[in-house]
Amino acid sequence: MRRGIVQFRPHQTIMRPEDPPSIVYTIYEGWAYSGIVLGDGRRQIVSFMIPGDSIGLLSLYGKSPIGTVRALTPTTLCMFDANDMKSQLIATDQGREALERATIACATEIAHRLTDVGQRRASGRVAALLLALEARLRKRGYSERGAFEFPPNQEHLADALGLTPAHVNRTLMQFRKLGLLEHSKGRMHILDFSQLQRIARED
Amino acid sequence: MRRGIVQFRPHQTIMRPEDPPSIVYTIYEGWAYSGIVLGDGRRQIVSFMIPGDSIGLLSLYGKSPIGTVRALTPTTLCMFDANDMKSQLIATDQGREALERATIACATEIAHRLTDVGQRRASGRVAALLLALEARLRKRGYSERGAFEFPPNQEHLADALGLTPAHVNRTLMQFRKLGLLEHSKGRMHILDFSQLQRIARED
DNA sequence: CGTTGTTTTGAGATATGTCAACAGGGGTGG
DNA sequence: CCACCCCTGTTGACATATCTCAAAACAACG
Repeated sequence: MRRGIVQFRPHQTIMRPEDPPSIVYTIYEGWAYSGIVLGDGRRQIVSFMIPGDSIGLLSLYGKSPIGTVRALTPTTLCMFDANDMKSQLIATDQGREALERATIACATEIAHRLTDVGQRRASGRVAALLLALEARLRKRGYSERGAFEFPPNQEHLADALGLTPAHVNRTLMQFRKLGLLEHSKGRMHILDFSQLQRIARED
Repeated sequence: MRRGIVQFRPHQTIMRPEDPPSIVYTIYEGWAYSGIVLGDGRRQIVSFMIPGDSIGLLSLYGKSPIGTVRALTPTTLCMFDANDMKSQLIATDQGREALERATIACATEIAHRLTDVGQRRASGRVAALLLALEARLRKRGYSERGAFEFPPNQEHLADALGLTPAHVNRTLMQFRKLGLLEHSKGRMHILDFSQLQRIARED
């Protein structure tokens, strides 16, 4: 079933909306992100993908991806043939459920991002995104007591949150001054979870 | 398989996140909407649902709905047992595909809403939402040359778009003055598609 | 005709955007 | 090892889209 291992460098495009839905990847190492690009260059980052996530889940449903998927860091992927993988998965109850779970988790996450962007002010959006990412990373063992690799730069965050890079910066700066987190050189360390949770809830 | 016909009045709750995933509805008549409610009363409307849409698709995957689903108008629903319906659907290729298509269409729509709210200014958001709804309504035969029943009030639109009702009003007002649409008493009439499309694209 | 909910409008406040300059770090080539 | 460059982060002054709050007009409805 596995078709091989592929590597991508930062910024490289892994999958496009116009690609045929013939391939699925699984992230072995590195981060990627999926974004919808508008005609004039604006883009909405719809999701960040971390090791263990699938890229091109929609291929399993015969659909091309919604957005463009690009590598955020040097990335190692396992490559599968969509048809092969699908028949493998739907052969067993476990497989079907795993696929369904992944699809739904993805949709749920997007709905929550929509809620963040639609209803929260800048500080709440940043806090909510960081907490959501930390939770996902922790489940997979990539976060140690709130400290983890965090490759997105402030422009990525801005595009994910519907903010401006400058404003993301001010917001992170403020969090740092309040002692809520440390952040430099691609590492994030969340110091005060409960305070960030409060901000995510109230702002 | 069908368990019965149910009716709901405006504002009534059809399904809650804490409900067990045992039921699926299909809208026979009327509109509903699904929204995520925050602790302090803010809410994000995630999707509007029109006749032909399913409510509680996630029940088929053993999951409770992401948000609260409420009736927007007097609504008539067909009610199904989730397990029965699932076994019916996955029995045939057609059924499986229909289910997958519905699930994916829903997720795709949410991703586009996220893009609207994250990247567009008020006029672009309103235009994009109206056009998306008109397209869905037209496919099902509920829009005649851009004219259709439109039950959401400006507060619903505001909650869907991450805007304030006052601002939705000003935006609609402006569209009307420009002759792009007519809108009163629960009816919408889109007069200038290409201009609205331009606004959706550029704003 | 009151009542209730929605739309419309205004004046003023503010969160966020814009733009531009500067700083720092890390790589690269000389 | 230095000089340079590029990318990202940081900061400031200023602009503005959108919000807030509140009042009034309007419409639907019993």
